[in-house]
Amino acid sequence: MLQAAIELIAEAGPEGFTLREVARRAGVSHNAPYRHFQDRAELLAAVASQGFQELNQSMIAAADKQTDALGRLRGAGLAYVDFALRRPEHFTAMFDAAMSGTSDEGARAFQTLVGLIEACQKGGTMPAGDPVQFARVAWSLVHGIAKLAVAGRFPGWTRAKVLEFARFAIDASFHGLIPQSARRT
Amino acid sequence: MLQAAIELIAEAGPEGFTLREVARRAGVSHNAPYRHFQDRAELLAAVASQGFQELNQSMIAAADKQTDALGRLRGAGLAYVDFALRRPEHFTAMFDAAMSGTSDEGARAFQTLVGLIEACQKGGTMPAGDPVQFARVAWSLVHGIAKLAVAGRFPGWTRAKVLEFARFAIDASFHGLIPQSARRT
DNA sequence: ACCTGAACACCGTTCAAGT
DNA sequence: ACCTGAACACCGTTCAAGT
Repeated sequence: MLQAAIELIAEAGPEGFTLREVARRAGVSHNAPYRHFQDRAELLAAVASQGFQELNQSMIAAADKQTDALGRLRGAGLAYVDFALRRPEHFTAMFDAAMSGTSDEGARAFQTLVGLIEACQKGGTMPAGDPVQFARVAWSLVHGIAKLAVAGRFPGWTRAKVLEFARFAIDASFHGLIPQSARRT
Repeated sequence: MLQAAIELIAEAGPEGFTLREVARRAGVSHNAPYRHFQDRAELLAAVASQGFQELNQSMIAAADKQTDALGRLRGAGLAYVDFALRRPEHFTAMFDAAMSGTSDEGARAFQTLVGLIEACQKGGTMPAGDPVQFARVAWSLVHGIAKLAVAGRFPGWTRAKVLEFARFAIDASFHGLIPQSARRT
């Protein structure tokens, strides 16, 4: 049932995601889903939770391909954007309001980010301060890139071009947009 | 008709946005909207276009309250986030895939951002390089913050707290996350 | 030209029966 | 316990009539 739901969301997106169609694919009556989930929202939440797991694994795998702390953080960020490009409908469902559930799989993915930030701080490549706050900044940046790309706001861009831009943006946030010559300190 | 649609989206969101309900509010038959718009998507596009106009005006007004180029850019960024918090459903509709229309009001809002970046470059508070690329970075950051906030990913945060975080994130992108001591150059 | 009501093929959700 | 078919109140969209 959950498997059928995951396949459907990949094809139809959250908009075309329909309880009756899920049931049809699972080969059961239009009504059977209610045995496993309370309503449409709960099934979508289960799909989203599975998506967060996959996102988290992708980020960890990408980070593990790098050696230095900063490279690991950048790798995870790129994996975040790449996930959104690979599974745009899934990604959309994961952040479709309504499911601000706290104890979810999304929090785990965020913790991965926090851990990567802390490693940078330990290595001295990121300043002291609340790692959670820094993680939110990093999250916001890659989330914005991912959302804009999925929404078609980078018209005509290939996957490679979006990822190239993401790398540029991440590095810009590392080094700052203001040039040295114009800094007060 | 468009007015009724704008009011409805504010109450129901893109999800609950219904052609029949719009018609009901406008006091016409469920079918009348088809006289003015080809289908549901076209009416939503009109709502989105109006939203981009308002967003653009808010950004310009916020920038004009500041004197220095960097402050103007930051002001516009904060206005972007604030708009999303004030009109979350409207904001969602504006970026609900499908409408990647090129010649739209959204491009104008983006041009406002590009202009603010160019002013920073002229003042020497931002390095030379394609201003469009820098504008995309700035856009991605505030868009990510706005989307995460609207999706309920900052649970329990007040409007003021989100804006405070947005200011922190914008300034971090100005100065860079990597501390001076760890820079190679 | 514009609006109307009926109709069609869909939804999510509920519920009384069936095994 | 689980599944089924019928039913209800909604959709978006189309279309033949009405003024």
